[in-house]
Amino acid sequence: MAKSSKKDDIFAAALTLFAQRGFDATTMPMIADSAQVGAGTIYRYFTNKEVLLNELFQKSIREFLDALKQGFPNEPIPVRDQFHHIFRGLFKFAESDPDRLKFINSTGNALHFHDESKESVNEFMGFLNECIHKGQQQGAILILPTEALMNIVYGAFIHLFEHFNKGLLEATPELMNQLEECLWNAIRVH
Amino acid sequence: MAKSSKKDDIFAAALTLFAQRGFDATTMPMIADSAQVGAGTIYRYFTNKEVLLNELFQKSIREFLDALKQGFPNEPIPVRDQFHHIFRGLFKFAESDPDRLKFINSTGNALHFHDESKESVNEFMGFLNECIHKGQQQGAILILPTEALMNIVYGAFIHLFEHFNKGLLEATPELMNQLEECLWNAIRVH
Amino acid sequence: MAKSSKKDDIFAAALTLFAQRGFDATTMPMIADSAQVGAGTIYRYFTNKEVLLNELFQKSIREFLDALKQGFPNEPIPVRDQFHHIFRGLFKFAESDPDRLKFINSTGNALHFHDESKESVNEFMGFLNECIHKGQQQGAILILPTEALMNIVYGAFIHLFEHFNKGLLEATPELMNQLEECLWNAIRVH
Amino acid sequence: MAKSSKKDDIFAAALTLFAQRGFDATTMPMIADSAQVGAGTIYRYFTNKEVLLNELFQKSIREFLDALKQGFPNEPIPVRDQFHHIFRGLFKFAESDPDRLKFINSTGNALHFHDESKESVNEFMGFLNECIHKGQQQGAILILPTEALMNIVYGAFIHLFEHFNKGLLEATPELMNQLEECLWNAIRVH
DNA sequence: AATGAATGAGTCTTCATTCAT
DNA sequence: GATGAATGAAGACTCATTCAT
Repeated sequence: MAKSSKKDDIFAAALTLFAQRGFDATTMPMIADSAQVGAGTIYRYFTNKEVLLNELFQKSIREFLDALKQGFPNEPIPVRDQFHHIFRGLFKFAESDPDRLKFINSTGNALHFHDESKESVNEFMGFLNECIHKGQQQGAILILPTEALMNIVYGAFIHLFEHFNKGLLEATPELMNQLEECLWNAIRVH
Repeated sequence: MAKSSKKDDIFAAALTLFAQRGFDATTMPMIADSAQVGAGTIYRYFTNKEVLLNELFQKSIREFLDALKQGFPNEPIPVRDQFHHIFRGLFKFAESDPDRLKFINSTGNALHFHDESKESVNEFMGFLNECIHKGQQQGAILILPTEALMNIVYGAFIHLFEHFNKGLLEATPELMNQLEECLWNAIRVH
Repeated sequence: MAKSSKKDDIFAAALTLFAQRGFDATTMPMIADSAQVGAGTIYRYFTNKEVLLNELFQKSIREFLDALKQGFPNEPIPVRDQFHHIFRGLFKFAESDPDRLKFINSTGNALHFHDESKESVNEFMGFLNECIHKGQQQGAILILPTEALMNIVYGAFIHLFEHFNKGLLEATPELMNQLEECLWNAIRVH
Repeated sequence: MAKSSKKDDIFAAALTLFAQRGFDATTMPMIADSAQVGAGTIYRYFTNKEVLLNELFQKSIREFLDALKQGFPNEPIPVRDQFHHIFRGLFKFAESDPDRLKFINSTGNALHFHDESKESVNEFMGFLNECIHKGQQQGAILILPTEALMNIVYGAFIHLFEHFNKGLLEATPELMNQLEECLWNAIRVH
């Protein structure tokens, strides 16, 4: 039904290629081929390659943030449950399209980021920081710089998922429960 | 005395540029300029750009491993002390040259890795896995796949250090102690 | 109408330059300028410079062979008349585009020949050998290795034509008749 | 005894490489390696690569001419005997070092020739022309432009010898006699 | 709107030549 | 005199971008 628009095709193709090859090693013709459009067509939707990267990044991280906020309880719930919610949210998003997570976390892209992309990173990180901050206020999470705690959880998660994604380890429900507990133990008050 | 050889100058220049710009966005003239050598000189020491990347990577990760093993007690010591040793080793190495750690963990490079480089990654990860495995045998570390635990610690550390490196947070001795405790809590038996 | 295609323009420019300067002394920008196309355009039609050389060579020698076979009588005619036919064919081809003959006989190219090009040389020489062989069977041509006789005629012709081409001698009809007779005398039975 | 001087070593190495690879495809380091001297040493004897080429060419063609004139009877002998002398001289020279003949006749070199080299070619060709001219005066050789006849003989010979040199045909004494006769028939008065 | 042939600026890499030892 | 490490100018080739169709 939903006829995929050319623009979406380009987004999808670019996402996969940027994730797997990086920005510089991905050529516009590659994207065009993969998206089944002419090379010139990309320029009807994006001013240039860098703009494509930035729009794609902002879209992706926005979707990431939406996915995390999705069904996030506004009402106060135990911090541990919030953490559960976020951890599963991260995982569900990562599973839904591993390339999207990989793309978002590709360090090589930062060189080409416009201010707006940097801002969207801040917004994303701000959300995670805020969650941690609330947990701290409730006395459940250690009183350490929120960004430090956030990077522990996020950094650990990214590396873990990359490992799963390579097929080196299977993300069974049981293992996921255990890993969630590990990360919770890292930041909770003992 | 310590006449820095051209090859070392090239290594140093390439390390910084690869770390900060990535492989593809770094041009050979950039490296030559930064190393204060002619562009052609690089090719006296390295067959091509990719070989330079791989030699640099293998050298860097070998130094990393050496730094971690450096003074690593052969005799059985409490696992917690081993963990302390490794965590401090990671940090000391990272501090000694932040670009070196960033370069080693640049995801974008993998596309250009030769088998030998992949092997050196395995060797490095193997060491960390082994440490975790010993801790498990002593009953101090959770019985989960060692690679999962390793990625938690390593991934968290990398992201943490990157944050420090950006100057967003200061790595005070006290904070480092606390973060070390966090990561230990993530993997220890409770 | 006869819109000369870019590929043909490139072929024509490369032919002249390769003939007059040789493969190595001809740069791709030279070819591009001469063909009035962008340097990158050449690569849309030819994988690289060597492929351009080989395609051009095979095309040229095929045209040469076609020119010689053109109107070549299938029915048995006197060997002397066959010789006449070939000699004039050589000359007509050479005259039609002196660079083409020079290019075909540039010794320097052989270093860069692919197997297919070597094969096309064999095919061409095979035709000339066959002609000589038939003449031998009819008792008109000396019983010597055909390749030796062929090299006499062909080598003499190439040097002769090169001399004409330099403008050092004019190829009058009368002279051509006489030279044809000379070469015939070289290989005929006396 | 005759300690080969560096200069001679360089000449010898360059001769082989220029003959087999051509001027442009031969690098100075190649020549240096082959001559077992340092790359810089070449420049002590030759201003640059082109000068090396020209000096080598002039030396080679002078040797060629000397070889042909060597023992050439000043006194009037039958033209046929003169022809025999020259034909054998060509062959002996070619056999003594096939690369030398190949080098002399490499068409690709002409692009880099200085006037002096062109002059030495003229001198060489002049000698052959003169021989033919004398034969014409004696009524033994056809009255055609001497350069045409010369190119027939010389061009045929070069191609023949190249064929021998490739090992495609063996230059037996008998065959040589026959080929000499062929070429003589090409230019003699019948 | 869509295409893809064409472009040329920019990259990697080679190699003639220099010069400090 | 001899060397070979060092240089940088020049060439092959790629690819982001344009534009005629």
